[in-house]
Amino acid sequence: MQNTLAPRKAPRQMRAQATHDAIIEAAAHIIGVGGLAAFNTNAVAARAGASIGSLYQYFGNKDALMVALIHRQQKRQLESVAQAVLRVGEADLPTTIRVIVRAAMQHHYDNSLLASAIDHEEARLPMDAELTGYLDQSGDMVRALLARHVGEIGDINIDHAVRTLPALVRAATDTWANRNPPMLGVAEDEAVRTVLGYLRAVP
Amino acid sequence: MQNTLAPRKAPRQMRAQATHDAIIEAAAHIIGVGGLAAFNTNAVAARAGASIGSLYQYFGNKDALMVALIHRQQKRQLESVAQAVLRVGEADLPTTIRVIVRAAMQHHYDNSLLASAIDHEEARLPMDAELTGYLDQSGDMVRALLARHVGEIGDINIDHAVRTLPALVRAATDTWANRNPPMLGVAEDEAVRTVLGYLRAVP
Amino acid sequence: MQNTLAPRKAPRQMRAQATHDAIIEAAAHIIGVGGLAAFNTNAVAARAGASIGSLYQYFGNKDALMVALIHRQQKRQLESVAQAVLRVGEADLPTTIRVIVRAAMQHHYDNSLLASAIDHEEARLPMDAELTGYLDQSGDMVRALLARHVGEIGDINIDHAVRTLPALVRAATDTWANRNPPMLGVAEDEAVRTVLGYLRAVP
Amino acid sequence: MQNTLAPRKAPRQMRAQATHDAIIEAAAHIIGVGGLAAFNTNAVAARAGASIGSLYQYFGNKDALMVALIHRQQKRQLESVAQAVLRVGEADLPTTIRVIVRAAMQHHYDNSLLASAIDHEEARLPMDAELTGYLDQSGDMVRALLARHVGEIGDINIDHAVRTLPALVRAATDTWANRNPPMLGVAEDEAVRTVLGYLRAVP
DNA sequence: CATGAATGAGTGTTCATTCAT
DNA sequence: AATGAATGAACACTCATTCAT
Repeated sequence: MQNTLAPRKAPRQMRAQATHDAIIEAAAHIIGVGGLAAFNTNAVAARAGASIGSLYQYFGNKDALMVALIHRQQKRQLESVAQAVLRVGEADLPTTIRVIVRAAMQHHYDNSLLASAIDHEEARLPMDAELTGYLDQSGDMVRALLARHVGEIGDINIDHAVRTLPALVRAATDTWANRNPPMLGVAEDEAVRTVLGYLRAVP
Repeated sequence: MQNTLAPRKAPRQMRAQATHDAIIEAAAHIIGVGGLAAFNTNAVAARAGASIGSLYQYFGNKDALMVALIHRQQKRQLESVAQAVLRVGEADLPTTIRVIVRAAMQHHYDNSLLASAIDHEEARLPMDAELTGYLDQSGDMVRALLARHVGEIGDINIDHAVRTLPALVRAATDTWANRNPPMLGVAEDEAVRTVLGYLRAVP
Repeated sequence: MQNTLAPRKAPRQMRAQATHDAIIEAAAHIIGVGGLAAFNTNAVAARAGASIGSLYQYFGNKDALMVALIHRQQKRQLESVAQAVLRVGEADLPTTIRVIVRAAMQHHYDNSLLASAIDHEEARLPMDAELTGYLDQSGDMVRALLARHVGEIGDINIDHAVRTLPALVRAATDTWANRNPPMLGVAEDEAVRTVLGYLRAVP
Repeated sequence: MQNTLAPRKAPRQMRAQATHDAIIEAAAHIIGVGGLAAFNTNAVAARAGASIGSLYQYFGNKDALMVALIHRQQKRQLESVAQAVLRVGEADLPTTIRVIVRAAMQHHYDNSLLASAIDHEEARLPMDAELTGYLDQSGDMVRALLARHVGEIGDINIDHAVRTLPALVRAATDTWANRNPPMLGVAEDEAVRTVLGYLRAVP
C-alpha cells in the first residue's frame, strides 16, 4: 500500500513526462464527462493509453492522482485570473470585479462537472504545501486589487476575504451555471453583485 | 430492479414506522460520522438495528434513501428558519439577517459532514415535487422578509435571490465551519456580511 | 421449512377456495407475462390480492405452487385434447392428427412463455401420482386412436409412443411458435408431418 | 455496467488463455452437476481456480459467460456430427441417420443436465452471428445429406427441416435419456424412427 | 520501466420464508 | 386464518491495488 499523496517520482525522461500528463488529462476528461462516479483508475489508464501499472508508477494511489489533478486546475485557475487582473488595468471597481469573476468562472463554464468534482474533493483531501502556495498567491492578488480601490470598500479582513470571496463566486456558479440549461448570464450577475456587496459592506 | 426514487411503501403498522425512521436516522448518523464514503446500505441497516431486507422494503434503492434523508433535512432546515423568522419579529435588517443566518447554519454546525453531503447529493439527484415545495416556501419567506425592509435594500430579483442567498450562506459555512477547528464565529460574520452586502447592493 | 410438494391443506370454505385459485391464476399470469424470472412468491401474492402469509398457508413452498400450476395446465391440456378427439370422430388419420395437434398446441399458442416454463419445470420437479395419472389417461387415448387406424400405421410400441409423441409436438411448437414473430402455421405443419411420419414409419 | 454479450477481452498472454478456458470449463462442470440452479459466477470462479474478478475480466456478465459456453457446445456438437457424416460415407439412409443421431445424442449422453440447460438458455438469449453461422453449417450438411438420398425422401422444405430435425432428436433424447435410469437404446430408436418418418413423409 | 493478468474485499440488491400480532 | 413486517443467505458485479513477467 502506498499512502502518501505526494507524486511517486519525478518524471525524468520526456516520454515519462508525456505519460504523466496524459494520465492527468485522461482523469480530467473522464470526470468531466461522467463525474466522480466514472473516475476509476483502470478507466483513466485506458483512456491515457497507458497500462494500469504505469499509472501506479506515477501516482501511488487514486487520491494522489486526484491531488495532481487539483493542482493542475488550481494552477490554471490562478493563471487565468492573474491574466484577467493584468488585462483589466485601472478600470473602476465594478468592471474589475466583473472581469475577474468572468475569468474565475471560466473553468466552471468549460466543464462544470469537473469543477464541481474538484471542489468536492478539495474539501475531502488534506491540504498540502502546493495548495497553500496557490492560496498565498491569491491573497497577494486580492490585496493588491483592494489597495487600488481602497476608498470604495468597507473595513475588511484580508485573510477572511481571500477565502470567502472565491467560495462565493463558486457558490453562484454552482447554483446558476450547473443547471439544465446553464444560466451563465445570471451566474455572472449574481456573482458580481455578491462580491461587490461583500466588499462594500459596512457593519 | 427498482429504479424509482419514490418511497417504496407507506409503513402501516407502528413498528414499521419505527423501522422506517430508524433507517433514515441511521443514514444521517453514518454520513455525519464518516461522510458519503461510509454510506452504504448494509452499514445503515446494521446501525438501524434492521435487516438489509427491511431497508429495501422501505427504500427501493440507495438513492431513494438519500432522497428521503434530503427531504428530512430540508424540512428541518425550513422549520428552524421559519421559527427564527417568527422569533426575530420586527428587528432591524442586520439583526434579522444574523438571526436567520444563525438558524440556517445550525445544521452545518450540528454536523457539517452531513450537511455537505446533502448539498452534494442534492445536485446529483433529480429534483422532485417535494423539494420544489420547500423551495417555494423558502421563496415566500424571503419575499415577506424583504417586504418588511424594502427601504434598505436595492433592486432585487426575488427568484434569483431565493436561490442565491441560501447558496451564499452555505458557501460561508462550508468554508469556515468545515475546518479543523471549526471557526463558527467567522462563518457567521462572513455570512451576514455577504447577505447584507448582496441585499443592499446597487448596480 | 416445509419440504413436501403436496398442497398444504384442502381448502374447506368457499372463500378459501377462491384465494387458492386466485394464487394459481396469479402465478400463471406472472409467468405468462414475465417468464420464470418474474415468478416470485411475493409478486404472486400481491397479484392475487392475498398476503404472502396466505400464499404459504396454501402452498408450503414455491415448488408446491409450481406443481399445482402444472397440474392445472396438464388437466386443461388433457381436456382440450380429449374434446378434440371427440370432435374429430371418424375422420381419416391425417385429419385426425391435425385436429389433435392443433388442440395440443393451443396452450402454447395462448401463452408460449407459460407453456415453456411449465415444460422446463416439469423436468426439474419429481413426478407425482397426479401427473402419472394424466399420463395414463393420455396413453388410453392414444391407444384408442391408433386402434382406429391400425391399417395405416407401422409396428409401434404404445408405451414408447405415449411419451414420444407429445414430446415431438412440444418440440415443434417450441421451435416454431416461440419465435418472434411466432410461426404458428409452420409449427402445426411440422408437428403433423412429424407425427404422421412417426406413426407410419417402417423399420 | 457491462451489458454486451460479447466477450470482454481477447486473452493475449498464455496464462490468460488458460484462465479463460478454465472458466468456461468450470461453468460446464457446474451446470452439468447441479443444473442451472447451481450456476453462479462465484462458484464458477472458485471451481476454475480463478478469482471472481478474473471471471469478469473475460466475461462482462453472467449471460456473456453462458453465451461463450453455448458457443463451445455448439461447436463441439457440429464437429462431432460432421465427423459422423464423414465416417458414414455412402451407407443407406437408415444407417446414415442412425450414425448421425448417435453422434448428435452424444452430448446429451455425456451430460444431459448441461445439454438441457444449454437448450433452455439458447431460447432466452439473443442469437448472434456465431450461432447463426453454426446453423448455416448445419443447413449445408443436411442439404448435402438429403441430396444423396433424394429418391427416398418426400417433398421437403430445407429451411424448416434444418431447425425441426435437431429439435426432434433433442426431444427424443430429453424424453428417454434424461430418465432414471437413462434408456439410451430407446432414445436412439425413437429418434431414428422420428427422423426417418419425418424425411419420408408424404402429404 | 512497462505491462496487464490477477486479486478479493466490498457493495447493492433480491427473494423465499418465518412468525408475532 | 390472515396479515405483512422482518429476516438474512445468496448473488451479480466493481474497482483499487499488486506483482510476475
